[in-house]
Amino acid sequence: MPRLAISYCEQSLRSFSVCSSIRPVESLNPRSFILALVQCRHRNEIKRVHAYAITTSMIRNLGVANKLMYIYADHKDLHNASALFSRMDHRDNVSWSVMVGGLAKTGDYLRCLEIFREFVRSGACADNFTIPFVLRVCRDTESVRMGLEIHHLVYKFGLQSDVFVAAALVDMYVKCGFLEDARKVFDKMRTKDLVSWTVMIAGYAECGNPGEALVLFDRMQESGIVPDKVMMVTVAFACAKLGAMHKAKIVHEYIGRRNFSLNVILGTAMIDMYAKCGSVDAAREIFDRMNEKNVITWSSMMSAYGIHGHGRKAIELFPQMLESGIRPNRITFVSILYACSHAGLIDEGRRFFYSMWREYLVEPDVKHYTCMIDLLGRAGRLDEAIELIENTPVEKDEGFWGAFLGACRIHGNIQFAEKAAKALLELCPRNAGYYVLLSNIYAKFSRWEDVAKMRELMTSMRVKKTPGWSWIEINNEIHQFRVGDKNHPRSKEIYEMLKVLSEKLELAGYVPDTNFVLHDVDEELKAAYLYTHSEKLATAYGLLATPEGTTIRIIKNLRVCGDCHTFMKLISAITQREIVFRDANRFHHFKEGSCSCGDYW
DNA sequence: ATAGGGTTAG
Repeated sequence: MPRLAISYCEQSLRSFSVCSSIRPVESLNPRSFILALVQCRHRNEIKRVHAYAITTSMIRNLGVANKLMYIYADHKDLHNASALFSRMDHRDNVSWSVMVGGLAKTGDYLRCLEIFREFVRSGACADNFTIPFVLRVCRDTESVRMGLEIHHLVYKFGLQSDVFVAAALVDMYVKCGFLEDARKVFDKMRTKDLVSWTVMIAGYAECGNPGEALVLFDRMQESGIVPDKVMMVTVAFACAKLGAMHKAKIVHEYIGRRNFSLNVILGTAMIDMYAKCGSVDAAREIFDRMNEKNVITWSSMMSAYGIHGHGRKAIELFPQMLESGIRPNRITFVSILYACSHAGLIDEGRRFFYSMWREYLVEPDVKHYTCMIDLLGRAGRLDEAIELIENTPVEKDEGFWGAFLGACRIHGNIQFAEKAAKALLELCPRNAGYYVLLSNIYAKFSRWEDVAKMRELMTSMRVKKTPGWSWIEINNEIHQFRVGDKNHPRSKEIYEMLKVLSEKLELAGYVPDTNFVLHDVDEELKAAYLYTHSEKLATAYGLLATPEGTTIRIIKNLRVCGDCHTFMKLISAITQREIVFRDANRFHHFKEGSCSCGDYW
């Protein structure tokens, strides 16, 4: 042994006997080694124990070697874990599992799969540990093939009824976006457990069906399973997606009843939940009650203010965050620029944009540029926006051009609108939204031939408009509406209500803004079509089904239509109701005839 | 030796 190594070992021995619980040395056995390893806090300590295990030959004990590998991996020291693994002359399933799991956790997917393949090829039986570990490698659409292969292995080794294996399979399909396959595995599980419910519910919430997520959550509780904190984070996430304020309050109550402490993740999820359900004040209350806040917590709160149009409050948080020792990241700046943009705070936004890189070393990416285009565009500084476009060093994506197109639309600049729209249609010819936007712009200028051309183009490209949906939560039930919807049991009353309202509004001088109707039909028909927009149906139903004076909360999956926006402002005045409306972009608080967005969205 | 959780432009 080289001298250096010997002296290292001696040194290790000395310091080891001082710092570890193993003494006297005579009592050395695998168990005391494992105990010492569990207590290691730093990599150096692990190395010392490692060296000691070598000098005492304890390393030959499989239990000790495996534990050592596990501890290295746990400290993200895959280098030493691998070195140890490759030197082992005898390995069992634990050794392989630890290696596979460690590589998967640190994101070294290629090595992970390599080791796993070697393991299977050696003729060993995969078990309920190796499978969940290796499944971590499959977490996006591209890797689902690998996931399927592993799923076959699960059958081959007869592991399909193991709870851990099944839960990992459900999770794998969810993460790859194959919700139906996830559900199939989930439904086959005989013992279900909390984790598999959580991944399934999270899957629905993530993939655009938060309503189903909440249904599943109720069913889980009916089956007698008691939710834990992680589950409540997932449910809060689903409530946020759905904007279901009533459910949100139930979640909050439940968390209180169970005395769940507001850790940083649960607290942040609740901030986001309340903000997206329409109450920025409730979000702030949670924020103030949290002891531990990290950069995600602060960014969430800024974003909460942003979507509600309180740009200044978002900005106020920034120095407070710095003072508490938290550094901003990319997302913090997206949140704050978004807040500036939606509140018309041009100078402030510009200042953040220029300081983010210089002062905080956060390099602006395309999202930050998009916020700036949006900010300048909304403020009518199209020329400045155009200049920025020319000097944007990052690759422009659809969101970027989308923001610019929106700006052109607001200011009626048809030349640049066409330029932006063409870039968009080239970039994403399958997205119906951009055809519709350009079409709306043509409609605004009464260029009906071009409107028709767009419609033809959409037909020939086989793109369909994303159907608009609005929904409202009444008595813990979600009521959904589409344009012209007549499926609601109280449909008749809803249309009567709309008729009464429209007469009142027209008396007050309201003229339907038919620019927002795509079709080239005569004015009266266009107006009639406008009256059946989903957000108007939901508003009318809200007025019918809730007590006078209460706030109406409505959500739409797309952006609010301009005419509906005017409509709701007036409704808030003549009915003395507050309407909190969430569209795909932000919140609109309608009160006494005006909107918190300042008609600026 | 096992799994599940929060923020982001248009």
